[in-house]
Amino acid sequence: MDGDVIRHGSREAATGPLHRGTNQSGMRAHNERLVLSLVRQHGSLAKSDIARMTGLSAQTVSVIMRELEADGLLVRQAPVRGRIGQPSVPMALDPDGAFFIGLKIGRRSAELVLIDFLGSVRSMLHHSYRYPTTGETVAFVATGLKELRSGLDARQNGRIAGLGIAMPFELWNWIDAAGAPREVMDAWRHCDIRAEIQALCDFPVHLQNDATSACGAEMVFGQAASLRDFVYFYIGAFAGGGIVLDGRLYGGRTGNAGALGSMPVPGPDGRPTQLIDRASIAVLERTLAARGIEASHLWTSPQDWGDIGPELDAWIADAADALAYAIVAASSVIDFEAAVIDGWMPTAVRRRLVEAVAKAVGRIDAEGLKLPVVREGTVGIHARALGGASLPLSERFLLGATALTGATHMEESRPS
Amino acid sequence: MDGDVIRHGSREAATGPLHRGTNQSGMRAHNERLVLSLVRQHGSLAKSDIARMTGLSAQTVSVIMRELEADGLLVRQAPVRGRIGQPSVPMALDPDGAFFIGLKIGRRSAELVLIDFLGSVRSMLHHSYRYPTTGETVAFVATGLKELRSGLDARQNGRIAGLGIAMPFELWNWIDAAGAPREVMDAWRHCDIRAEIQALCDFPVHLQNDATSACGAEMVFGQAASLRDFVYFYIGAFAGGGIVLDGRLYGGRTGNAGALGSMPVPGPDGRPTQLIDRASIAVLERTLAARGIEASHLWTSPQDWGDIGPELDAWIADAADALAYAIVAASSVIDFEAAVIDGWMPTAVRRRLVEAVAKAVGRIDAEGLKLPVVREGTVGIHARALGGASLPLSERFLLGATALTGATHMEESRPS
DNA sequence: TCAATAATAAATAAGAGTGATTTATTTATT
DNA sequence: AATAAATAAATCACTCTTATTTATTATTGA
Repeated sequence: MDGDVIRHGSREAATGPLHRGTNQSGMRAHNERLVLSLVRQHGSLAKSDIARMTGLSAQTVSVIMRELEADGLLVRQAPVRGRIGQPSVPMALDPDGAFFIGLKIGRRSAELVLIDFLGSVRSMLHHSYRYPTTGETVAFVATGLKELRSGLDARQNGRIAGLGIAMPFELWNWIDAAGAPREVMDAWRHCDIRAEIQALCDFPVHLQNDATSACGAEMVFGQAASLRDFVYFYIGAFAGGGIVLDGRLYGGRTGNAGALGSMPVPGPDGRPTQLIDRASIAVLERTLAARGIEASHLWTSPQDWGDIGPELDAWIADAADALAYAIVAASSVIDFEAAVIDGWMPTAVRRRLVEAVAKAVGRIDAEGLKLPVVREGTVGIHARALGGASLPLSERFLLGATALTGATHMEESRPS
Repeated sequence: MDGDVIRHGSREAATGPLHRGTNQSGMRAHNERLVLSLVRQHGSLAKSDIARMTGLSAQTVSVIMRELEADGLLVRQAPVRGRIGQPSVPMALDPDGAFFIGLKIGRRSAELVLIDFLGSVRSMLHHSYRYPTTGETVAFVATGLKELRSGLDARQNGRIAGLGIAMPFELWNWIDAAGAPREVMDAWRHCDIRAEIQALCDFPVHLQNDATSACGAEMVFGQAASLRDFVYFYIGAFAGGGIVLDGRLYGGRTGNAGALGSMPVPGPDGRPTQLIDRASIAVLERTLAARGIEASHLWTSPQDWGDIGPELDAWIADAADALAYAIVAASSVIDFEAAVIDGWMPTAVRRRLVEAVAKAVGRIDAEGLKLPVVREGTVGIHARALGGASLPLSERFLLGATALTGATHMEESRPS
């Protein structure tokens, strides 16, 4: 039918906070998402592969995938010959199948990113400030959206599936630390930023914790896709985290799951402190500032910090100890398969940090636990913005999705 | 049709470790479990209530509930008059709808319990020992099963839906601490106790971590049913825990989620130790033994410890501090709604402990977190055995169930 | 070596079966 | 008369089963 338009909105009222019954359209929706999730995970799959993997009949898979192809979400690739029997026709995601926009609102800058159905970045915009304000942010999004959309043709524009905002939990509680006036802080507290941005868009707008979003990006676009569950740390100006359970991003009832920055860890004097006070880039900046070293390039040049010297070594050592402790504590709550660490830092620093964490984990008493492997993140500095964009992607097209994440978006009723 | 027999076995091969498609029978199964879960949670509900709550059509609910009634799982109660319109007929769980057996294997004793569909204990058997052995345990179950079943008539006997074993994770790693010979330890390591007991039963046998099981009992039978998620501590000879997420018991990929006894907490000298070293009854026993006080009644008389004196006060204070710390750490991983504490102790001690924990939580820096309320468990000392029995109940009749818990049971193919 | 045939696997059309929904009706109450 | 619960009958959507078509490789026999 009309493969040129993506319809927004939920299939049902979805009012119930708890338990919903299932019907046929729910069943079909589930199976469609399952197919898309598997194709995304494996790059491309033939209908017969999907049938084997899902336990669905070949005919059912045939019907579903033909429809997804007609909808412009899947494209058939060159038949694979060389095996007995009719050659199989692998099907892959159509990069132009859908587009998603991610917005990261951070302490020093905002980012707006447009990605395609494969997660490739089509364009990206930056906006720097000393501290974020609601008005400026909305204005940035308004002009930014126009610019992003101008790079898409009419068909592509019609296939934007949503926008996701990645923003720190209760931004207003730390904004003053950035030297912002009190009014600015209060403006954030009382502003429904999601609604403001929703007013600029004809597609659904979602909002989620920034570190949880980064975790979502790692799950959907990163190499962590093969992991069933992992705990994720994003080390930015502050430290935050995310949780993936059974292939689903778990945002938590209040949207504050994975608040790993607030994890109590032993402090320098033996008394407990919070992870954020030992493993955040703000700590490194403060150390450098105390030595009289100008450190603004930590924020402006995350790909290359240049030569920092012994302060960096000390920071890595201390942050790694704290992270290791947090990983063990988290593993006693959930038996994670892996701990993934990423952040606003050069990849070389990230690698050193992860190596140090892996060593430090081994020094902690973990009797009775099966410790997760410690891994580097694979998405990198833009994980939060990409994670924002991954929100509508997960919500619409992937299994499990963000039903439990506390993510919110505006409901529309389906046309017809 | 045949409402006198409970059929065991899964609807499909269920081989796939990851992603399965859904079909109509899966849809119906889901909706049936949903109905049973809601009725259990609310005591009794009319068909029209269920329709409103689930979003299913009245007709669908009518069909499903009539079938559940014919299957002997639901019973209709007295019509409710006094409101406009036809009186509604509430339906409740039939106590004789199904029976479940729970087996707890502990450090000093085993328990076997038979419960009905409502969770009421129909009979209970104890077996004490200095340390558990595989042979003695199987023999206890063999004779115990006969005894339990002899109290049921033929129809009831046919409606036993399963047996759940609640046993410490890797029992053999701490059995020697109980003074057991090495052979006994190795026997547990190499024995598939689930299979041994399965051989005695014509219904499925499940196995799960004992503290996770206790948590399941609290979720299914306790007053925590209204909570969407909580973290649970069971303070026995050792300390363990369980996790409930979105109404589901989360056992974890390896079955070791909620290993809260291994949570690192600050030790007396400031250096980290494990929760189990501060908040377990073994610690209290050791303290008493060091004072020359005979303390075996801690194990044998959990309803009443008599007068212990200042050692108990000190233990409560220290255990509460450690538990508070663990609760805050757990809350930075998952934004739990509540922390529930239960254990092998008199209710008066439990109350004092919980009060002390609630106070201690307030003394910990928890910026950036929304702390859970601290609550007493409502199931009590037999939570582990009851939790074992709750396993087949959840598995067969409740939503979400234990698909993620690492619980295992034998598959049978459905007849015809 | 080359054609003919067998075996295998992918894909799908047609029809059957299942379960939820819609619509209309009955019943019991205020 | 209005309202609400309950359900029968008809309809609709989706998956499953069965049978068929198609494309390929493997095997056989001259």
